Amino acid sequence: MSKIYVKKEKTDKMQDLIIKAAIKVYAAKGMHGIRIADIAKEAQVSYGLVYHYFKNKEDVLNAIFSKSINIFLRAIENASVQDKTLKEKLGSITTFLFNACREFPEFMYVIMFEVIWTPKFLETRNFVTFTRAFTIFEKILIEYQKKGELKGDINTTVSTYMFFGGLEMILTGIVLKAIPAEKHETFHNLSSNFINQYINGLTAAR
Amino acid sequence: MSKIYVKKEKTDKMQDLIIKAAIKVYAAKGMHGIRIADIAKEAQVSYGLVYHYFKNKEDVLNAIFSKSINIFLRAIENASVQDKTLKEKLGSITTFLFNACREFPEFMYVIMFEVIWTPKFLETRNFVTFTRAFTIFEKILIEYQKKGELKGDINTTVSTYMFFGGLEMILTGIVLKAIPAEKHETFHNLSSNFINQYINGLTAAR
DNA sequence: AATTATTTATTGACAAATAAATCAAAATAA
DNA sequence: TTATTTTGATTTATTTGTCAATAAATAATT
Repeated sequence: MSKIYVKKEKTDKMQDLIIKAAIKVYAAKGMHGIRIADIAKEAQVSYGLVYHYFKNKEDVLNAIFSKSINIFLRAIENASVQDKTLKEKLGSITTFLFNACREFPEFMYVIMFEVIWTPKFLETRNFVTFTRAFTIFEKILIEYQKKGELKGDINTTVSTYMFFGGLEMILTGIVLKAIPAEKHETFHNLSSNFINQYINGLTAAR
Repeated sequence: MSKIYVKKEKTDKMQDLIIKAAIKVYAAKGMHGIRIADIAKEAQVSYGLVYHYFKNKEDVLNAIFSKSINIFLRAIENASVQDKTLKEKLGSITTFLFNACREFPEFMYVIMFEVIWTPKFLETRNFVTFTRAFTIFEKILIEYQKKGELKGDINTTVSTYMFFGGLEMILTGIVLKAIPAEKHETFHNLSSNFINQYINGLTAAR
């Protein structure tokens, strides 16, 4: 292991530490209220150190965005490869996001509330990365539509937006405790309720 | 017309002027970037005048929120009274929001991106007002579920969140031009695609 | 109806507050 | 010994909120 490699590893580690803290602050105060001082405090690190690892505040925000998107993308890409049936594919995406929501609520909060549709975010190249998730998802639908498993008159774009929009709103409701879901069982139920309603609106009656 | 009434009318007019400008700025810069100086400029009014009509910045933001929510609520409450069938009710809510999106994009932008789920917003009593929309909607579903028009195993809470989440995401896509919808016809199609998929996922097969 | 007084609206410069970014010095690691 | 990391006080920048001065509108007085 070269010195340069070790150094990079250390740098990555610190950046990750700071980003994680930043995400917590972000979740608590939102895009508008986030302050470098808070991030430093949350990370138990001095104010100046944040500027050692990031050029400026903008740079920290971008890092938050990138990290969030990548996790999100990977889940969808995996699902599109591994599973066989449509229900399996959509089910595994749903399950992944439901679980993430339970295990890393602050993290999901940032993705859902802030990353997806903030104007700041949309300005950047990141938007392209994000819409990739939509495109991957829509491709799955189109594929199964060709196979005749979806009604022919389904507008796959509308369906794609309905999937992510609906899912986002439910997860949001859970994170905010507007939808009660403490128990593991409840979680599982909500997840399957969602996927059932979504699918049965898509698949042709037999 | 009493003097006091005229004065109030003038005050209301100015407040509305400023709020409208604030909404434009909000749509352009988001919650984080909004500045009193920008609002004053957009309203073509001096900096200090904003403070004559509003106590502080907070007060301006709250006014934006209230105005947005009320329009939103009225649409849903109206639909729940006027229309007969489930499809009619859901259809008129959908149509209203689609039209609003076309006619007052900045306004809808604020509702969709900022008002609904920003932490600032959630702290306030406004959240109660907003979830009222969800409750009214869910009552419609429950009513028709009792009549036997919905499958018995439908979770109406999940369905409610799916409705608003899906709709929000599609409208967002349109506003951001990720979904192309210049023509009136396209708009109408998207709207009916949405409602069809949503309903057919809800109603029992006959 | 004209004049004066009083209230209200409007302005923009300025002070106060807040937060970002810098930087020289200290601590630590190589 | 040298390079890198870490610190936090200081500086710089930005933005809120205040305020005294002016303009306009309304009311009172002659």
